[in-house]
Amino acid sequence: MGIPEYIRISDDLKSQIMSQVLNPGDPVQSENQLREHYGVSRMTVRKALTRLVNEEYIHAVAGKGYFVCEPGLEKCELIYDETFSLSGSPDSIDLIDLDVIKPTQMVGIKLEIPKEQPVIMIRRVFKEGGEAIACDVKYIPYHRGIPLLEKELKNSTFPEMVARKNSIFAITKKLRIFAAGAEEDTARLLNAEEGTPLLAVEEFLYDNHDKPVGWGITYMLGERNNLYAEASFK
Amino acid sequence: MGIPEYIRISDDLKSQIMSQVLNPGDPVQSENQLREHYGVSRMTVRKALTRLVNEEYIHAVAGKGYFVCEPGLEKCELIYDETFSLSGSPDSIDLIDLDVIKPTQMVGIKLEIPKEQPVIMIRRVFKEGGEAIACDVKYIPYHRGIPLLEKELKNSTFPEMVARKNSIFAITKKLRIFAAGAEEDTARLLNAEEGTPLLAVEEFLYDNHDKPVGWGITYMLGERNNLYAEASFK
DNA sequence: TAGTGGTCTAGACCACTGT
DNA sequence: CAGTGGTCTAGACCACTAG
Repeated sequence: MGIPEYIRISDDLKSQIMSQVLNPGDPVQSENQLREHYGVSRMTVRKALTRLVNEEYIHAVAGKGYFVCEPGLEKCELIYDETFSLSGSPDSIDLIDLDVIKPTQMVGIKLEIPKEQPVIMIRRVFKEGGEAIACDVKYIPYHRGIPLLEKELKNSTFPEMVARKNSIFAITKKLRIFAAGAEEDTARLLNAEEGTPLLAVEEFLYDNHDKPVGWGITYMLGERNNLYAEASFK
Repeated sequence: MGIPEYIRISDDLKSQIMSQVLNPGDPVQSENQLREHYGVSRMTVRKALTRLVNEEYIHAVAGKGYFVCEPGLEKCELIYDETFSLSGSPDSIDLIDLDVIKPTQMVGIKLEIPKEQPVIMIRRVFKEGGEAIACDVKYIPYHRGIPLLEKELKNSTFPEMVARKNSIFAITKKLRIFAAGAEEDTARLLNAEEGTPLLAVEEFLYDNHDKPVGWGITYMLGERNNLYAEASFK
C-alpha cells in the first residue's frame, strides 16, 4: 500500500466531518481510542491529527481532547503582486519619477517618521499593448549609502525594493483594497477621465520589529484588472 | 525551561534565515547533523523542521535534504465575509428580492446548469445608519424540498446559504475582486449616481466534486468600504 | 554504497482537565 | 484519581539520491 497510515486515518476523519457525522464543536475520539481503533502507534495517530489541526478541521485542547472547528470560510488566500496581478503581465513598466524628497505630512504619518527624514519616492506606470492599465507610487525611508538603481527598482515588487539589508522573510505586508474614482493626476497618467472607477491597493510593509519600511498605493483600471482569492481548505 | 526544544531549534534556524546566514535555495543542515548539534533525538529535530516546512521557510526533498524556500510574499490572507467586511457591521440588512426563477443565460453559464433548472435568486441591501452601503445578488440552484426561510437567508453569508445538505467544510469558495462604476439599478439601490466607483466581489461556490453550487456579486460603495489582507508569514 | 528524508513503533514523563 | 494532549527518546525499515 503506497498510502501512509496517517493519511488514511486523517482522510477518514476528514470525510466524517465533510459528511456531517462529526459537526462543529463535536469532540473527536481521543488519541488512545483512535490508536486502538486503527491498530497503530500513538505517534501515527498524532501525525494524522496534527495534519487536521494544521488544515483547521479540528483543534486540540490540552487535557480535554480534540474538537471539530467552527469553520471559517471567510479566510481566503489572495495572491497579490503589483507587477503581475494585472490582467496579463504588463508589456512595459515606465519609471516616471524617482526622487529623494522630504515626506509630505501624509507620508510622514504612514511611515511613522519625522519630517526631516528623507524618503525615496517611486512612481511607475504599467502598460499593456501601449495602453496604461495601472500606476503606482511607493515611499521608502531613505538611508545614506543605499544606491538607487533605476533598472532594479523598475521591475521589482515592493517587498523586493525594501528587502536589501534585511531578508525578504523578515518583512510583513498588509494590504487595504478599495475602489476609488480617478483623481486628476492619476487620470492623466492612465489616460482616463476623472472619476473613472479604479481598483486601489494600499500596501504597508513592516520590518521584523513592526517598524514601517514602505508605504504605497497601486491604482488599476477597474474593469480590466482583477484580484483573485480562494478559500484555503485542502 | 518552559520552551520546548523543537521550538528553540526552529526559532534558531528561522533567525538564521531572517539574518541572511541562510539564503533562499541554500541547503539546511541535515536531520542527523542537527540531531548531533543540538543533542536531541531525530524526532525532535523533525518536529522543528516540520514546523518550518508548514510555515514555508524551508521545504524538504526526499533523498537530498532541506532547502530554504524562495519567499513568496505575494501570498496573503484575506478575510472576506459579505456581511462583515463592510466598514463597521451593517445595522440592517434588507431582503429586497427572494424568488425561484429560470436562470438567465449568464447565470446558467456561471452555475453550469441547463436553462430548465430553476435557481433561487436573493438580493439584499446592507445599510448603516439608514444609508445603503452595499448590495448583493446571489444565485443558488434550486432543488425541491429545500425550504426558503426568509429570516435565515437574510443574515447568512453565502456559504451558509448553500451549506444545508453538505457540511460547510465541503464547500470551496473563489473570489474575483474588481472595481466598477455603478449601473442604473445598482445605483438606485445604493442611492448613488450612475458611475459611482464600487468595489465588486464576485463569489463562486463549489461542492466537493467541484460542481458550482452558488454564484453572486457584492457591490460596495468604494470609498467607504475596504478589504484587508496580510502576508501570512509567522 | 552511504547519506537523505518519510514512515512507524513502543515506550516515557509532564501539565492539565474532569470527577 | 484516571484520562487527556504535549514533549521526547532510541530504536527500525523504506525509497530515493548521489558519487
